Amino acid sequence: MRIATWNVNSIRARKERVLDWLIRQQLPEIVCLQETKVTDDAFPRREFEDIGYWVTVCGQKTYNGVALLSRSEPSQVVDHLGGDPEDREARFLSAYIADVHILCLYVPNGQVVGSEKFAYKRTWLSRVRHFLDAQCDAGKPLALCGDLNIAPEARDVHDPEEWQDSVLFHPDMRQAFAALCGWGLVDTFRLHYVEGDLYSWWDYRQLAFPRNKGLRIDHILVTQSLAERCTDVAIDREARKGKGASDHAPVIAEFGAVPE
DNA sequence: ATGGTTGCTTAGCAA
Repeated sequence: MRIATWNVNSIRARKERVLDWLIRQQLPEIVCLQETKVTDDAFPRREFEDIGYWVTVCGQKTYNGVALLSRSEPSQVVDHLGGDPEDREARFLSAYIADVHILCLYVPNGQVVGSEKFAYKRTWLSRVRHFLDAQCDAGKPLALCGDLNIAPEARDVHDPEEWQDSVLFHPDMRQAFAALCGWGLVDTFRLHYVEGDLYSWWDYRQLAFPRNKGLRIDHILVTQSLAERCTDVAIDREARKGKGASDHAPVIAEFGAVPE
């Protein structure tokens, strides 16, 4: 079983690229998408259904938006995080696919440290932790995937000094990431790589990608029972190349069969 | 050097 996550930066602008990638990857079982930037009625669901996916969406006009593609039918779909009835931003999906509880997250960027958006990011992340505590079972297979907009460690940032005051690498956010891990999640990427210079996002500007000035902010975090089955993880830099790419690369993790 | 790029929507915001 493979689980992928990809901030596509508009599903309508990226549709052909995403379809090509899914086919080239031979249709991963579960795919979490972020920043779809489209209302549910305008999501190009047919194209993904045609290649064999169930399509679950939680979108809004212009901003945000998440989607879950799955090779089998999802159940118990939840499309809001809870904890704030006023909050209508489309950033969250929870569902069960086969035996796995999947969470697809688009964590707020936070814009500038100290801003209102930064406070929202902090609150939103604490609501995620509450959702885990109240609605999830750390003893069962669960994968929390998405653009978490946090680089957890210095080795996840091309220039930690330059980024130390940014919302993506701020100590409070790294602490919030640690709080998610403290609930019982493991960063699958770090099961397979210890080195730095491996990133999932590069700014569109200033030739950041060819210079590899990136950050690792897209993650697949799993509970212990899945971590034990995680045989491989990859960030597909190829998908970031060329004209018409998202500013994020997809991350894909592979899991072996359930042990007898 | 305070820039630059992309997408949505149409001049300004968000990332």
